Amino acid sequence: MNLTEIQQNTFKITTFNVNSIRARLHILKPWLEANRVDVLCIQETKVQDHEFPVKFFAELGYAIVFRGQKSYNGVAVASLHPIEDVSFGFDDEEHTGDDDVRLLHCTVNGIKLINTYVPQGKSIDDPAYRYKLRWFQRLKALFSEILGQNGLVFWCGDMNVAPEPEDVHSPEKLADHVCFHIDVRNAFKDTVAAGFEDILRKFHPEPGQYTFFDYRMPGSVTKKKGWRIDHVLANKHLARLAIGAEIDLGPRLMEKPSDHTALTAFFKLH
DNA sequence: ATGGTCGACTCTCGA
Repeated sequence: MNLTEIQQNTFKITTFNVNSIRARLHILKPWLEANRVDVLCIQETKVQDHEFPVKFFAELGYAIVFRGQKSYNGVAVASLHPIEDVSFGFDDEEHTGDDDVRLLHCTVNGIKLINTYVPQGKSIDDPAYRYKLRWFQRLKALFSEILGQNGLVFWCGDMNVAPEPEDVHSPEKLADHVCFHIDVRNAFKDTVAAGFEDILRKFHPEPGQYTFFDYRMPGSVTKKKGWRIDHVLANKHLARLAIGAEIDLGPRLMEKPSDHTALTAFFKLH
């Protein structure tokens, strides 16, 4: 199937960690005009709600929901279709305000969408890493409720986990990194096993499918020193309708780039 | 070799 065929009559959902939404409008504008994806899931908006660029999305024809805070974290979903049943964070006993700016749950066109910015974890001996591992268990509990139903479920975002050795540029060197350590890989995979399929891997089994290139590594993109830490996943009912997935390096190559790329899943809904 | 560069916001943190 060629790209033109894929782009016609398909439902497109993209995940993109912007690393400050206000600093990326020069990227989002041409990208949304060119791609017109149905849903854009955004992480690291780094903006308080009263300062969120609502008008920017309205002018592009997108509905928008969001929750953020100053400097850190923040999630948003933009959509060409109405966004329904919006909620933030976990509804569990461990609930904190931090969850609310990391997890956005909503429904678009009958598809349940979960957009997550998973805690990074700092270092494997830091309490933040334990918190990260716990976060995946809490997600699993959330999914056990949702996935018991018969509908379409999509989970995407910056998971801060490269699940397999082929998902990082230097697996031996990165064994103790919080985004590749064996415990976090297992925690992520355990949550995925609750009932999700990795849509990028379904169509791209080859190595080197990186979604993130560190600013601090000079020439990381051209040297292919990346990580696959952003993911698009679907439950079995929705995965059956998937027809492709693509990483767009464009946003990583533009002036004042984000350190993440835009990752899109394509579906033929009917 | 244990760096490097961003963004927000304060002189530092988080990634």
